Amino acid sequence: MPKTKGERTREHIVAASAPLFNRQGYAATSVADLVQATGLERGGIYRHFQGKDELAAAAFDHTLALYRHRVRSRVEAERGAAARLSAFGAALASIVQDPVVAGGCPLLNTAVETDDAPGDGPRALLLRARAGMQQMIGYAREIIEEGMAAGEFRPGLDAGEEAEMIVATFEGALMLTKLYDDPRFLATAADRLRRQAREMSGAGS
Amino acid sequence: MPKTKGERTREHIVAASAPLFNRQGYAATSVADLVQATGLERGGIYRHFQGKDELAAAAFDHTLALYRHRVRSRVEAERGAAARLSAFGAALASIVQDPVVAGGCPLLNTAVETDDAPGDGPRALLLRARAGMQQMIGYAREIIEEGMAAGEFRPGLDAGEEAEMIVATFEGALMLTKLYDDPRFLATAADRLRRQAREMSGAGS
Amino acid sequence: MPKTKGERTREHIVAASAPLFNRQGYAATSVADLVQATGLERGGIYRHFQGKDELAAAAFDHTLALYRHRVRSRVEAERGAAARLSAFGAALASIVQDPVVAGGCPLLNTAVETDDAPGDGPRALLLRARAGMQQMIGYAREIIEEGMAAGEFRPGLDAGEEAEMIVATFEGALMLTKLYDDPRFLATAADRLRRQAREMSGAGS
Amino acid sequence: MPKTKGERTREHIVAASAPLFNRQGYAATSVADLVQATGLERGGIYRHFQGKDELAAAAFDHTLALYRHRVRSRVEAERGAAARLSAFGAALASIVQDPVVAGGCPLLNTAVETDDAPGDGPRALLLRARAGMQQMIGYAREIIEEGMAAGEFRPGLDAGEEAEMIVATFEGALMLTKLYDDPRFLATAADRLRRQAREMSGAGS
DNA sequence: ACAGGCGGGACGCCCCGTTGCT
DNA sequence: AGCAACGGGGCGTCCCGCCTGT
Repeated sequence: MPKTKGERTREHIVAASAPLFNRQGYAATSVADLVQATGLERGGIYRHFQGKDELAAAAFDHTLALYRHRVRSRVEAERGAAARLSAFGAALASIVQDPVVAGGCPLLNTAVETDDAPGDGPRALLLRARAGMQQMIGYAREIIEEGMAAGEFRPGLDAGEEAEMIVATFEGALMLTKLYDDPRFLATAADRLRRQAREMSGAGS
Repeated sequence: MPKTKGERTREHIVAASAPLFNRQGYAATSVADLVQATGLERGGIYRHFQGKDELAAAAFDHTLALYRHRVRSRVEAERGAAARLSAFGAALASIVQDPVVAGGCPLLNTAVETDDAPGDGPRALLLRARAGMQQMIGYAREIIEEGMAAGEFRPGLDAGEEAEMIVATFEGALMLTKLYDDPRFLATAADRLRRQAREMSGAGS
Repeated sequence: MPKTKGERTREHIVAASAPLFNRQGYAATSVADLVQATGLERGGIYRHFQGKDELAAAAFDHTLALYRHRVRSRVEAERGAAARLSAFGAALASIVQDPVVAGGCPLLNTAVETDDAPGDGPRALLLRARAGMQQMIGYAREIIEEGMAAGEFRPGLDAGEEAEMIVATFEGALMLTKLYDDPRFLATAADRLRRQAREMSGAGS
Repeated sequence: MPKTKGERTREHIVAASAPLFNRQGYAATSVADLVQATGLERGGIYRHFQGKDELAAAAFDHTLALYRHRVRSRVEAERGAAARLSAFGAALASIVQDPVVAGGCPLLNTAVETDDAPGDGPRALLLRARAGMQQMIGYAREIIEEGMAAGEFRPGLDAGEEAEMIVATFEGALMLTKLYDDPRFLATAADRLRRQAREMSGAGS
């Protein structure tokens, strides 16, 4: 059963909107911008989405899905917890030089924009960002836990806390990288995670 | 020499505006919000500032100065590099529970909002954020370098890189703390910095 | 050879649409109006006409043909140029009180709507209105010329100019009649034409 | 007391809108057209007018006032009823070649568009057109009545009816002129009115 | 011939940042 | 310094004409 025309149009709108929302933020992206980016007119857009809120949520989901796929595919190409954890960091670092969607990490962008914003639209995005971040941290934790279960990582690590701090460091490094337009910060974070993964393995032997 | 009435009004406007800009962001704060927060009328505000851009810049400077003072005063109350570095982290962690200005770290907020925004106002804020971040990282680097010079920290540390990653982790942890409205992340980051400072001292001996 | 079902449906659509277009104008008549008036659905209409333009043209032709038949049949019932010219005026005057198609004279309506309108649809209607008006004026001119040829009207009349001014007066009177919703103006025009026809006959003798 | 900025802007909007409404009609003129014609944005226009209806009414009044001034000034330059009546016709004929506002006679255009249109906006325009037409016919009647009172025109004329038919003929001639883009019809109408005025004077002697 | 989906685009409300007047 | 007026422009609703699947 092929996709209907409407479904394809809807996906086109989402794909074209995602970079705008991710770069400029929810509030700063006007539906006039979306009109230009999609090639459709207002009526064409509003047929597929109830309003900017709904479209922003779909665009966020789209960006996050691509982002997640980037990370998962790189991690799953590796064997061994240390290699996988390194790949996790390398994948996060890659999204500035080789972005899945322009504008960097949607979790960072959305969290900072919506944490103090009023209204239903921002609130819905905040909840999505929470869930997405949960997955991201949880994925890192799983890698560490599997490494511990396999005896590759030394026992006694607080996998959850390690995962949280790894993600925090990468998000902060991404912020610095974008602030200075200098990829050095993300590269350093990735290097350090590689070293840390080695330490988590080797220190026990 | 006493301040003129005009100067005091200007400072009042800045102080009242700063939390709004820091919480809601530059674009999302309307001059109607500022009217309400200051108690003045539009004309009163525009007498002191050419426009929203100029006021936003002044508010950013104000917030950053308070923030810097918070960090410096806590660090300078301590003796010894490890204690000072721990105090640096504790100071950063304190700004959520005991904020200098509502809304968290102005560097994070401003960097994320303005990194992809067009226009002169956002651009001016971005430059200010870069300079402010430079100072923040530089301050951490100085603490580490002084610790190395004093023989308290082991030699061979890359003080600049350490400083960058410390700041990155705290900014990321601040983001998580705001995303989940849970201070745990910042507390963890502060704990780990304390441990790291100890390792930088003792590990060599 | 009987008409096919499709032909009869097409004629039904035209007949039902004609009053709408003639009353409301080309642009102001929506397809939804036509759906309601015909009892058919959108798809049913579009099977018989490529688009609104084509249907509007057919409706114009339909209205004009009925209009022309009204005039011709009344004129041809009379003998003598004066009587025929009077009948011509009376026929024009009759279309408000006893309309062939609701909305008055399609030539007036269409000419005024389309004379400054852009686009292919309006343009096509304008050309049709020109041709229809040509016939109308030409018909009046023929009556006068035949009266002159028969010696009933005095020689030397500029039949073309007379015809043009007669038609102009009736169209203007029709406009006034519709503006004020008062048939007086058309009645006056018809009276005067009757008198004028008498003068054209008798004044020369 | 000088005009305020707002008053001047309002007049600018009206002056720029009037030709659009007069040429294209009320319904066919979009506020996007008005945005382009005025150089203002939607918000700027809607500050000065409650809606398109109100602006259309103001534009109609503007066009009609210019039109009336054209006729009055030409008539009042003449002495004697015959000369004035001729000038009245010449003024009406002039508005195609030397238009006061593009699009021809607002009374004709408005009457034809609004006579069968639903809604409050068209209705308000219709009422304005009625009042304007009343004035136009009344003005012609006054010229004739003054000619009779002065003994210049033969007594016994039905001034009201003469005025109505004169105006009807000119409106019809204007329609033909625009339909064929040929000024001949209006020129003929003006010629004939000149001759008629002479007959009304001389016939009695 | 139907039914409804599709994309176009006009409209007007509302609030924004700014600029005169007092 | 107060206050209203100004022009900019975002947003969402509505309905339009058309097309597609059956």
